[in-house]
Amino acid sequence: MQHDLVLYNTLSRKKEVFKPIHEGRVGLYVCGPTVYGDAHLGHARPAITFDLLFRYLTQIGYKVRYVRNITDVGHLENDADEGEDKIGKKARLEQLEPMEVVQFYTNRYHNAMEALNVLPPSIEPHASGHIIEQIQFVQKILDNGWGYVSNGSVYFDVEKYNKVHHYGKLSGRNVEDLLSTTRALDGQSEKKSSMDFALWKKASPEHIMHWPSPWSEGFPGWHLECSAMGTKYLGDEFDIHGGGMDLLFPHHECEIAQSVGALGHETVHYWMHNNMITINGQKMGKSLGNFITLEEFFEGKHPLLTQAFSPMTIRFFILQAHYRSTVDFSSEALQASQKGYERLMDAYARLQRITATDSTTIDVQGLRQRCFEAMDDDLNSPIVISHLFEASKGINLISDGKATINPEDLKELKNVFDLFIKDILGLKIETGVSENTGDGYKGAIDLLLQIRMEAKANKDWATSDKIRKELTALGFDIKDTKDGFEWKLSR
RNA sequence: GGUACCUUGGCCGAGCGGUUAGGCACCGGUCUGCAAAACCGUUUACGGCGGUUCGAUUCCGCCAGGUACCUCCA
Repeated sequence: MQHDLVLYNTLSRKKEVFKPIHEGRVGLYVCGPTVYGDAHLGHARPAITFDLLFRYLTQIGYKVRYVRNITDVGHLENDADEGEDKIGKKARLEQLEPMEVVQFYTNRYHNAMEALNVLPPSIEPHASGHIIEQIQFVQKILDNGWGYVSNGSVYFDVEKYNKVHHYGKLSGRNVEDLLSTTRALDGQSEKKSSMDFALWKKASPEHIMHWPSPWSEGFPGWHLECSAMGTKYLGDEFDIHGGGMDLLFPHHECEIAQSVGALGHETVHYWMHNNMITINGQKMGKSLGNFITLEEFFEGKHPLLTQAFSPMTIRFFILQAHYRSTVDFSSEALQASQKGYERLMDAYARLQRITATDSTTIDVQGLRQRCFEAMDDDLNSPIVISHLFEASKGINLISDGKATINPEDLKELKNVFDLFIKDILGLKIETGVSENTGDGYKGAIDLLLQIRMEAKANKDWATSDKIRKELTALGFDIKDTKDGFEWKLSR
């Protein structure tokens, strides 16, 4: 099947037809978390967005190398390149080795991602494991004359760079505006200009994470790791770099400058940015203190949550909005997503039970193509989902005996549902009973419900209702159908 | 202040120069011992004011409101 995948490139501010550098292969780099705290709903957005991209590229035949880093060093409390390292601060406060902090939150991040059915990347490099590469990267920038050493630290000379290149091309800024709007620092700055950013920072005596370098005992600047690790694993030029919109400036802008400074050319062909999740219309973020961790969602323990929400509900909620739109969180919105998700899953389960007849009276042909067209249009997952809901209506009609489907179309419908729901959208099928649950268990439930059917036939409502009531209390959803029953474990 | 973006019906959320998004909620109906589910039907839309156009929610301008980035943040 031929695909004209179109992706929105932040660099051009337009949708562009995706053309990989190497036929059939894609290099994808995404900014991962700084592991000094639990992942919150905001972290789920890029993870799921780029998981969708990763899955889709794979499904349409590309061999993808997906690199998502772990930032475990160099990310300072406040920029202006002052302040304490985030990991180091956490370690000091909790009296732990920095690497204990890193390991602890990395493990928790992985657990949350697994729950959300986010596939692990091909490579997950740590900044702390690539100090040498980063030092080499700084050296190249210095050799090419785009950086300067000041007091043991190394800074990128933005003004000099901007005389030849456009610093701000990605985020649509220019240096003059930046200069006029950046607040003046207290005179003692080591930097020539407030716009300059750190490539290497000399460690202060109380700083616990530091490494030797040609310039000082210190640590790498935050922006450096992505440039160093991205090019190490994906090459001096690669296809796609993704991340949250809030990283556009300065982080990704600095990455471009660093790449050009070190390599003489840009590295990334397509820049993709997911939008933010908002809460009461305001960005959910650590600094605003209005974030809710993923664990709190899964367990329902947060004042703003009326109930727990399953990982798949969160995933579905995020996929119901386009990745470049903001999506506003509320308990009501999540409840709506949960019900919608259940509806889709119920249809999926019914699809497995449907029997074919000799003719088809619902619209099956074209579904696959419509879904692909939506995905090809800058990953329009909400449209894919709407098509799947349309198809679900047909499935329900068949299940009710109000429509029919022939064997060929049934096979096609099953294939399309599996492909898009499981493989591309990455939704786990939660029918309540996992596929490896023993047949004996299912048989026992079926037997109970058979007995209930017999009681009903005898108008023995007391027995019939007792069975339903007791099973419901155990967490089963019992539904009568026109010629029998269906059940699922709802929690 | 600079830059960019947004404003869709009760809620969430797509989309488009002229034809149904979809989900949730609500209401009515069918089905049902009851319930649930399912299905059918109905009702609320495109911030305001101008302009371009045969025709704009969709393009342009202005206004209002909001958000993001310009400090760490996915």
